[in-house]
Amino acid sequence: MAISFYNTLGKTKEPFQALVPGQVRMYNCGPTVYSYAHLGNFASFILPDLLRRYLEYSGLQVLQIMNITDVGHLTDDDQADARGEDKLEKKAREEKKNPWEIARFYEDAFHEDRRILNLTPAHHYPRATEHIVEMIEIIQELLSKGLAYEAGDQVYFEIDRFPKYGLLSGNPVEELIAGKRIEEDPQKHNPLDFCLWKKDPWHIMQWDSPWGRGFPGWHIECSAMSRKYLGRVFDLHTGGEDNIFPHHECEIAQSSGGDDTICSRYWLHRRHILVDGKKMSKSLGNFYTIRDLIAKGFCGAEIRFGLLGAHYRSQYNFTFAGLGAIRESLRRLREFWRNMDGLPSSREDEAKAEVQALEARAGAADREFRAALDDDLNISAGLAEVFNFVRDAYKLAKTSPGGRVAREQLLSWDRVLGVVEHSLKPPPAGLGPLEASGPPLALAEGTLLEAGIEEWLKKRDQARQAKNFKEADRIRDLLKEKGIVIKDTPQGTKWFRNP
RNA sequence: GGCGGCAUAGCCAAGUGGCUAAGGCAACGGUUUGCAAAACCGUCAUCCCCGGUUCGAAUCCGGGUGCCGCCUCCA
Repeated sequence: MAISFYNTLGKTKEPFQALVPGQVRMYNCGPTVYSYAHLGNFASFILPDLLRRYLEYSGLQVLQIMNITDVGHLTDDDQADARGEDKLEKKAREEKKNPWEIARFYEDAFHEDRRILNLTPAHHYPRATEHIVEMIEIIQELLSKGLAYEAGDQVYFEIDRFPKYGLLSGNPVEELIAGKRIEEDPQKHNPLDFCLWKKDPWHIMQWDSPWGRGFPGWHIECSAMSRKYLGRVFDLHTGGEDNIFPHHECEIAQSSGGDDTICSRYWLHRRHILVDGKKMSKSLGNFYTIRDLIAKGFCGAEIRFGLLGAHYRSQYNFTFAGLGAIRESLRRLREFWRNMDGLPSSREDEAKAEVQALEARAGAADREFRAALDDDLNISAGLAEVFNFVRDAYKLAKTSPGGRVAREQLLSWDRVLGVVEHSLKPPPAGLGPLEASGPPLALAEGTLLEAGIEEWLKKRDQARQAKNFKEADRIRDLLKEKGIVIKDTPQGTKWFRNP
């Protein structure tokens, strides 16, 4: 079965072939660290996470690089030009810190949120500010090849030297020029030429360069870092759909180095999400950070499942009602996990037929699961197979050996989904104030038993034996008030911190 | 103005020419349970509208209507 992805470059679904068979090199546009990353940011970061997990599930090796943009893009960038105020500078002024402190603080926050959402860590998170030298090298190369020129206080890329400009976004160059959005700039050879370096000795973050002290243009960092860690041509590049133009268009142009080579063979873009049916944006102020949702009582696994369960090319409409439905469906998987563990024990040889039936069903379901994900990460179809398996496994598994097979299959899929185990684990340590607000996370069975609960259960059991159900129900209600939910099963009474 | 996406049950959502239109949430009836919980069985859509192509269309083509995105900082 071939894996295929929808390639923005070409606007069609294409079979995926790694340049080096079995080894995938992937670059992801990461966060700009001048504030807490919001739900939309993580929607786009979960795309590379799913890609990484699924490619590895398919037996491929993945080298993943996600950049950290810690040099301020400008608040008022105009057609890839360098104007306006630096975002980090603005934030630094607001918080009365220097921009480096701001960047490190929000970079740390990004990693905390990333862990809450159980995103697989990339192999490197290179920072833009630590690759200024590499950026300067590329600009020099472009200048020496006549693909860039110095004019006034800026170095520009000359887009007339790159015929493929506009290929990724589908924007005809003439149309872009005809648009009124480009301000006339007599310094430029072509209105679409974009900034590679800006001389500005007053800028708050500045570096030496052959063109004077200043700062880099806002596309060059990705060219520099992808080339350094992945080489001139690599396999996958991801980002939000807003990156298509101008960011990735410019990146392709400047990375080409004078020939027609396009730095990444596949470009995958995450469609923007909506919140309550409206565009989520900072200017509208209707955005949620991960922290906001945690504070409202949702856990990382639920948020993750919501973002993951929506296909990356569809417009996911985030609502709290929807997240509630996600919570319930995740509960079903979690219950399955628990119920398969609580089956009556049996010897392996006695349960041979049951085990074989489950293995057969699991094998078939996994083939369907893979077929679905192979098709441009069709997660909805993949999840349908997971739930179909859950339903059938409930019918087939009667004893512990069968339950073990069912759990193993769910666990296997969870390597891709990353939600079941994650929702059973207590929150990771070291998260500061976030730790306190991570419900509903289950207690691992058999651990963290609070003093008294076992006694109450014993008491309730005695009451039930004596058919004193009034007393038994009273104890159940009492525990429920404390957030402990009880289930009577043929294997005895079980309790959970959350259902 | 240029480029692009979407419209499937109460809600979310897969399916792009042909088996009974996946799956999840919610709801309802039943089995089970001391009662619950969980589980199980069952019920719940002909696919925005009009026209066309075809033996056959949710799926292709044309025309409507509605919603949304990019082209400007934004994932």
